Amino acid sequence: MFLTGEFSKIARVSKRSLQYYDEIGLLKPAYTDAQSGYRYYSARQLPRLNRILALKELGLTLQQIARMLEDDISEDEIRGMLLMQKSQLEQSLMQDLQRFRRIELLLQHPTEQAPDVVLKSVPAQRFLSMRTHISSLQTGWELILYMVRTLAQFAETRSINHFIAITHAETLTDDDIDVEFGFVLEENIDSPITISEDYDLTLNELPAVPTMATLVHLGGPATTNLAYGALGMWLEANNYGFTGPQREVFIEFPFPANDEDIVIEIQFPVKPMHNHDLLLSALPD
Amino acid sequence: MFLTGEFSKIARVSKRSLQYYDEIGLLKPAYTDAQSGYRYYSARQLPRLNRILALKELGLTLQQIARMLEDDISEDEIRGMLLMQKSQLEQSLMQDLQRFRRIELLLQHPTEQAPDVVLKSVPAQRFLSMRTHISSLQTGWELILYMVRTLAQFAETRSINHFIAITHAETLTDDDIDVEFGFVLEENIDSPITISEDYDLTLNELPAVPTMATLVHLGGPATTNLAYGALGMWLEANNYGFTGPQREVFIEFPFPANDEDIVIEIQFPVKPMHNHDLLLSALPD
DNA sequence: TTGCTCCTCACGTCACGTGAGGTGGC
DNA sequence: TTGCTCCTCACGTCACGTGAGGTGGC
Repeated sequence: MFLTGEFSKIARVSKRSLQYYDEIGLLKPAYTDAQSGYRYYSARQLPRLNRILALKELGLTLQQIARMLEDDISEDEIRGMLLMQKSQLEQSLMQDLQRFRRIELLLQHPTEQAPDVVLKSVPAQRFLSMRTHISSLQTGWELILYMVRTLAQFAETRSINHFIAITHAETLTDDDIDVEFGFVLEENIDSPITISEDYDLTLNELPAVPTMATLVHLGGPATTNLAYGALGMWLEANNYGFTGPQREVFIEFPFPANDEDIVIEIQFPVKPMHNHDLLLSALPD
Repeated sequence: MFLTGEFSKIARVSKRSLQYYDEIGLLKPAYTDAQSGYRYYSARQLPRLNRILALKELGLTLQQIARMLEDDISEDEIRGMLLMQKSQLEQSLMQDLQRFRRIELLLQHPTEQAPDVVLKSVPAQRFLSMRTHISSLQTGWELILYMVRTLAQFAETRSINHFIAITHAETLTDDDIDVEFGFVLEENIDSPITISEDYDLTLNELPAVPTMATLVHLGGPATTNLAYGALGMWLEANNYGFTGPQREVFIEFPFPANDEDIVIEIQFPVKPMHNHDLLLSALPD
């Protein structure tokens, strides 16, 4: 029989760990002196302790390990837990690999130049909008100004969130752009709504996007192309591909439009282009 | 200006996170109402928030991020932090990959058959021992019994730890085995010590082993070969190679020797045989 | 005025590390 | 008897999630 200190030296585990395993019932000493509280471990407990350590090395939590060491566990349940852990490790590997590559990329470029692209998931939203074709970005911009101005009073009486511009054209040509403008709503509304003789707004749903690459841009339309370029390079370098129409969310858009005060979030629905399954099979050794 | 709730929706961060970033000074609201405590964020704070999120995605801690966003930081310091994180990610990748493979191995074999091999680092120890050649394992066993018995009374007067047997022979042949037997001491001792007419014990140092593969075995010499086999298979499957002589640590060794009560820890100094540098360069994409 | 949002505690998470303060065995 | 070891609290870790309980603005 060994006291905590001796046993910890033999097994090369900290005393605190042994105490903790006792506390959570994972490994009780063979005998505990009721009066002094001294723990006495037997050499025969080493196999159990080593199994605990071996399982811990696989990244399992102590709770999971405790379950795996119970008597009434089936081989199937054990396999299930191992399979779960395996897929979690795979997740973690992919994430770390992404991070690793992003850091490599950052190291190649001055930090100030790197755009702060953030991936988010975006839920479906109620979207009160109109869709049309325009012949130039300039036309589009004027249409945006017109709509926002016209809808200003409407916005005051309804709960309106942000103004969003969507570019549907897959290939951007300068003289025919398929665009959609509108507002995100929280409440339900009878649609369509006529805002002028020329334009009707209809209510539809902006689809949810599981992976949206976003980049905030400070400034008006004159400089947004810079942000687009940076985002595009980021996506290419990190091996993401487009999966849907891009969005521009006007977060701050004062009247009269002062370019310096405009804050836009550029959004691209994306998906990773690398082949995950390929990775683990391609590893050396 | 946006309240916490609105800002959290725009940036798709939880309110609690914004509160926490405020609390630790990472991102203070543009304005905080002194009386109500209400936080007001400006759209112009989105770039900073997104930089925080982008850096968080790299696995940096909020403390590190806070440092990176300070004004007086140099490009070199930033590079240093990124390089550190890069190497940590590499560590983490290697570890997860090991775990992943070990689980794959476990899944191929019934759980009960898998030996609980544990890797530890072992420090250098004072070793009072004798070294000799023996002609069979049986001879070695008898010598061990003799030594342990002879040193029993010695052990009572000195602080003696465990009895350890080391096999130096690189190729085990049945008729010429180079072995070393002795005790680990904690105190210093004048060496050599004569324990009988035939044997002198000398004090030397058991070298430290950074990576020791260990396996606990219950039972006497008749069954240790099973443990050796299991350990060998584990090492091969996990791609470890031997780097030094094997040890047997007698953790429990009663008199008279009752095989069932013997507890031995088998130790192999090992090192990983896979090429780490190769891994990251061999990845697809 | 009624809701909705905001706020500030404060506990819980996970597996211990690290003292503080006190007792027990050789 | 003096040290050394043991013990039990109990806080700290990291980045929030999750209520509880209470106030403020439209």
